[in-house]
Amino acid sequence: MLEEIAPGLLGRHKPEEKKLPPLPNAEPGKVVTRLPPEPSGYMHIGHAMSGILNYLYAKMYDGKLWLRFEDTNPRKVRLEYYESFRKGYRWFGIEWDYEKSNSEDLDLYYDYARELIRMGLAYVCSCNKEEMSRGRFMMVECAHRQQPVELNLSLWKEMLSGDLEEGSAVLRLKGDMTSKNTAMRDPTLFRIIHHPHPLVGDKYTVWPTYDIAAAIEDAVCGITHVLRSSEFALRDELQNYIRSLLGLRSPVFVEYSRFEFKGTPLAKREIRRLIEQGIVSGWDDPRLATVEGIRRRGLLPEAIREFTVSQTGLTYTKRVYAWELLYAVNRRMLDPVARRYFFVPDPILVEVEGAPELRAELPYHPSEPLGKRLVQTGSRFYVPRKDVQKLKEGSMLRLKHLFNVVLRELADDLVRATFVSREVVEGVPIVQWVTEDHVRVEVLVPDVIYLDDGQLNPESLKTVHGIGEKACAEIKPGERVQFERFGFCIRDDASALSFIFIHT
RNA sequence: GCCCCGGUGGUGUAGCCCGGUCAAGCAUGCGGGCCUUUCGAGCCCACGACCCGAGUUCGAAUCUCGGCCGGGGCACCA
Repeated sequence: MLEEIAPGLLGRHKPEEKKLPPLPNAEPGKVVTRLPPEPSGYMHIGHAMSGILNYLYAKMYDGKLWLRFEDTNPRKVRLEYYESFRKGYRWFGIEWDYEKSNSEDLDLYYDYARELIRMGLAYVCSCNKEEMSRGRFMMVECAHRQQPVELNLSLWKEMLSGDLEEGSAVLRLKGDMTSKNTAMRDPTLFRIIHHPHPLVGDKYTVWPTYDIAAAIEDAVCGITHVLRSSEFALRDELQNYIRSLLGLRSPVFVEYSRFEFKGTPLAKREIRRLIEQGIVSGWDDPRLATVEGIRRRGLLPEAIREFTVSQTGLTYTKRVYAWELLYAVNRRMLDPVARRYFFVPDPILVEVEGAPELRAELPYHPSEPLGKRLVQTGSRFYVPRKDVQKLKEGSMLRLKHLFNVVLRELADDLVRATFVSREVVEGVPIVQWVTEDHVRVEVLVPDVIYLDDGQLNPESLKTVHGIGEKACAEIKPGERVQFERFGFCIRDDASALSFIFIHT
């Protein structure tokens, strides 16, 4: 997979695993980690980086990796997202050993629930939401907590029957209503949801909450190390407690802070809003940090991997990454494999008097053996207007790989020049050029969506129109190239010659 | 409001657990130079940080306390 996308890169950038700090209590061959996506939205770079960490640690310790869909809220989960995550993980070169969905295990959860009720550790509560949250806030138990086991068992049965309305009853854990950790204050374990699930349909109406499902699954899957972001920190105590009641083993938790990329939203709701408002085109908009977005944007999965390992610590501080840090890694990987092409933005015609007609051989790369193309030249060339505007009449200019000319006449639409010499003359500015045999090219230039002050960036997506040498037409969709003196770009669309600017 | 957790150059990190070897390493960025038939790459040089205060100590980025700032949590979401 990776070899296909970025041939030759793997060998050169192997040491990534070595740079990860050691995992606590990790025994080689016995480590089991997991990818726990909720299939309720498109995968983004945060899922990816977390997945990379889990994958690399499993690999580093010669362990195993689970892909486990946390799909216990049928109202949020949608079928298309399962595959979106599988595809996304694969794109990053993450291979997992086992796969399951929590929704497969409802009967198992029910068994454990009955067990908890029997032991007098859980009760059916029919308080409404406000009462429950008030009770939690005030640290007071409600009357249902004192119900006898027999009653709880029959109420639980009633819940499972499917006859109860949503919100009328939940199963709660007897935790500690006076705990400082609010998650411990008799949390809800199961609730009633009358909504079809994309995988199991209408079979179940009683669904576990995150904590009970994760507590059981992490144990059942034999997870030894949970690497996750810190918003779950308060759940550790709860999940461990549940497992201790059930006689299950708990994993080691390694938590790190959440992060974001500067000026780029990651939250599902926010992205959805931007799409609805027409500010971005969709989930694959190149300005977004969704997997589809960064793929279109031309960022290499290998670069994200290396970035994750090298620029990411297991820190607790909130991080705001500058995109430049990622670009630097990406550029380093792209530079040796990206062919160079001539693209002239905002072109101006140059007529060169006395120009020799040449069949020029232009190398696709200044130092790597990436081949060359032949270009037949005459006396008419197009060069970037901006480069010519910097010059005065009488100054010299070199058409890269061809010859030097001297500018005679600078008009708005035409530059008249005269051929001077073939050999390189030091100090003469060099520009890229295209002949009359060229193709129209447009380049989308993405930038951050939000400015530093939080306002929308009015120039978050610019379009640069220009012309490219004929060979540009052969660039395959998804291929990354460098337009010389312009920047690295990726061919976006199969039908038009449309590119997306990656970085300089 | 309450409860957790953090604060190292512009940015991301290493170091902090086990105080000295840290007048703080790396990457990126910015500035300058070299090289290069790209404003890319490469090479070299330079710039730039331990949130504040008190305490412990011969000695604190590292330990303690207080403050300030930031993040997270307080769901029948995950």
